[in-house]
Amino acid sequence: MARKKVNIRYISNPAKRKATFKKRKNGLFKKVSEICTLCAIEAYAIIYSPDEPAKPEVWPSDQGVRSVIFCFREVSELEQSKKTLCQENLLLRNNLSKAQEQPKKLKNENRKKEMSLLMCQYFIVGKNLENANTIDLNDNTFLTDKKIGENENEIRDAPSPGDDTSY
Amino acid sequence: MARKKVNIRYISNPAKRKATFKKRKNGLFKKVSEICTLCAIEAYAIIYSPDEPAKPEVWPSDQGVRSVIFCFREVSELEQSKKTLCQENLLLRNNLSKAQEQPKKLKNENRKKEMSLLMCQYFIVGKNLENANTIDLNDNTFLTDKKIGENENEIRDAPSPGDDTSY
DNA sequence: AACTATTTATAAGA
DNA sequence: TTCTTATAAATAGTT
Repeated sequence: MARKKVNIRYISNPAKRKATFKKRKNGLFKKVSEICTLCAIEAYAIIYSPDEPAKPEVWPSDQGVRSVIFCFREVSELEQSKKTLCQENLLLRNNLSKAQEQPKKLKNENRKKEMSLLMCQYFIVGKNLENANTIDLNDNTFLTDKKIGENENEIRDAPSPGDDTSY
Repeated sequence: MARKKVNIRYISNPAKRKATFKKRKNGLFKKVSEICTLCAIEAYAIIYSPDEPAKPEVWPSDQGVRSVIFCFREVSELEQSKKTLCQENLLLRNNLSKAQEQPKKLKNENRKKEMSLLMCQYFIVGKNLENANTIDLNDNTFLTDKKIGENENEIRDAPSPGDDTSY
């Protein structure tokens, strides 16, 4: 903007371009600092030099502020990973609630079978034991495993008819 | 910078300050866009207006880039929420694998009880039915519910001894 | 918001 | 590269 009017378009001459970049970068940072002082506001400028595309030059330049300003990739990566995590989270919640539903059904099944088994055993003991001594009760208790003893608690805790603990 | 040289210090007159802010903000954004075009680089400017301290004005202003530039709080919030999500996901994974373990045990229990019940029933039918006609077989099937029919498949599918489907 | 006197930024040259 | 300087651009105060 001096000696000659320049059109605002890419400067193909590398030396010219570099010179212009340096001058205008300084001018820009000066303007940023001026508006900050004049108006008591916060303002930042980030410039990606053509030479160092990984390390943007920023204003203000102190270390504290440097970490404040993030380049596009960092932020968008962060956002992307957050999105992914959210979706994953949703999926995990779904799977968890499904997985938590299953045991309820299975426990209920278990309880029903337990009841049937108990009644079968009582029937065998009450009606059959006296007539046929060939039945090995120990074998029968082996079949039912120790689970019956354990599950009695579950059955009592379940909303079953009556609080009678003597059956 | 015209009509009178101004010292770069806070403008205490609110009207003057606001006017200067508006003019210089536009000038600054223009400069940013110019250096971008002239040197084919990326550059951003962020200005926190005194009126809207929560919403910084940025250049470039299109929506895509707007989200690119984050103030410190936004980035740290994003990072924080990412951390939280990671921990939450870890917890969900743990709970899920625990919840997925439970059904295996319950299914195994079911299978054992099923076997016991079947053997009990066969015993009753085989040894007892002919002597005592007082037993109501329908009652017994009521007790065992339809689950036996359903669970036969599970038992067959389980690694049980033999593929005999005729029991 | 528009004007314009003046300052400031800067393109080209040394 | 840095310095110089003619000129373009920005803008402070005014309308």
